[in-house]
Amino acid sequence: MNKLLERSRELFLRYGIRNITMDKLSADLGISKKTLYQTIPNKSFLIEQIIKAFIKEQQEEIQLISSNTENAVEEMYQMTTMAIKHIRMLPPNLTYELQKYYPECWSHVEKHHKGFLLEVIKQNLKRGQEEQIYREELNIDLVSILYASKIDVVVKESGYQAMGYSQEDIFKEFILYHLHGIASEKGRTLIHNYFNF
Amino acid sequence: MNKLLERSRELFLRYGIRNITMDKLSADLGISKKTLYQTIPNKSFLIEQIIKAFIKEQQEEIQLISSNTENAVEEMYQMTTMAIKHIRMLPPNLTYELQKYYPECWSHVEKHHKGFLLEVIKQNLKRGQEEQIYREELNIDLVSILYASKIDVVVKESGYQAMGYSQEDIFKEFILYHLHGIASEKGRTLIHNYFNF
DNA sequence: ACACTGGAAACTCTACAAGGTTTTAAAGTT
DNA sequence: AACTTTAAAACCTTGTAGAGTTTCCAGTGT
Repeated sequence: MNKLLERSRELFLRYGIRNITMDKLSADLGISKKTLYQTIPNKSFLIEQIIKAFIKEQQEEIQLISSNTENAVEEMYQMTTMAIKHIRMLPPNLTYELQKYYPECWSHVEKHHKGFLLEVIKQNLKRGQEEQIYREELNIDLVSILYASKIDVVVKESGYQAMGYSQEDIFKEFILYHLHGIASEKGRTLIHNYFNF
Repeated sequence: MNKLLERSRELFLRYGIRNITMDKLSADLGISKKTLYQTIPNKSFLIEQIIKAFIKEQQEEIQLISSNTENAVEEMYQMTTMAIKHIRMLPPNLTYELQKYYPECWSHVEKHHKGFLLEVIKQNLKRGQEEQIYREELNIDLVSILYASKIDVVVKESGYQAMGYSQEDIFKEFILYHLHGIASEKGRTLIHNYFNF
């Protein structure tokens, strides 16, 4: 079962969900389709499990970053690095297929982005204010909502033209823009320390 | 028509061939399907054109490299760099889809690899021998065939497990292995100059 | 000899996309 | 204003691929 999740994730990532049929998957795993369907009820379920595991991993990683960083800007930097890593992992054809053929799963991912990540950003804003590296006047709730509303432009690519910029470029630009928007004088110098891409 | 080729290539690369339906394509281009089908007879034809253009670009790039390098090892190095760039461009889901749904096109690509690239390798071997940086005893025809037979292991990934190595890793390893296999003493030092990945 | 397990392969059924066709609507043209 | 052209948008048909199921069979244990 664990092996199944791991391997199928790998294959889906590499070749896309549609391209990996249940026949292929079972063949690859060296088991029959029958046995495969004794382990899981259907394909969607499998996808769901993979997504859930994926999200969980991200959450754990985020928790780890929160507790192991010196200040809010570094936290944000680490988060960005992590996020880029994750974006790299999810090729656009996959996100497309998820949206189209497994919308329930996709909404799960979106909920994750909107919910958990929103919370993370809020925490980061609070932390930054306490450390006096973010502007003290800023309204945490408002800014975090603005942030969250923009993040899925980055993820979704809003249509699919992006004028030749990679998702990664967009994300970097976005995060720097965000940080400059919220940093105090003291914070700005920190930004340059961490983000010299 | 040119616009069509460019844009569809882009979309196919990003989302996979199967995911971009003719409806979507025409919608994206802002034309009707009818008009689209006045420009091209069918989808396969479109794919073919894209592949042909793609191969042509590669050929031109190769010609350029041949004439603008100082010695055979540098030529090989440049070629490798180029090849990696091209490999990066073709995600595995695409090559998979080509093999499965457009085998004629794929065989075209294979012919390119086996034919034109074989020729290029031969030239490179000859050049290297003349420059005395490849071992003079080696049998050009034989080695080039061996090379060609291995290259599609790299491209095809022979099944699709590869023990966690990326296509790129495999390719680098392969090319270094190849070069060490054919270099003379003098050549070996050159290899280290160029390939310090 | 008989049950149990899981593999291979055949089978069903549905959904989706390719490739056309028809309808609508807007632009030029006389 | 009536007429023609053109293309977009909606609709239709057909083939096919793949999810999920079932059948049959071989190996293993009792």
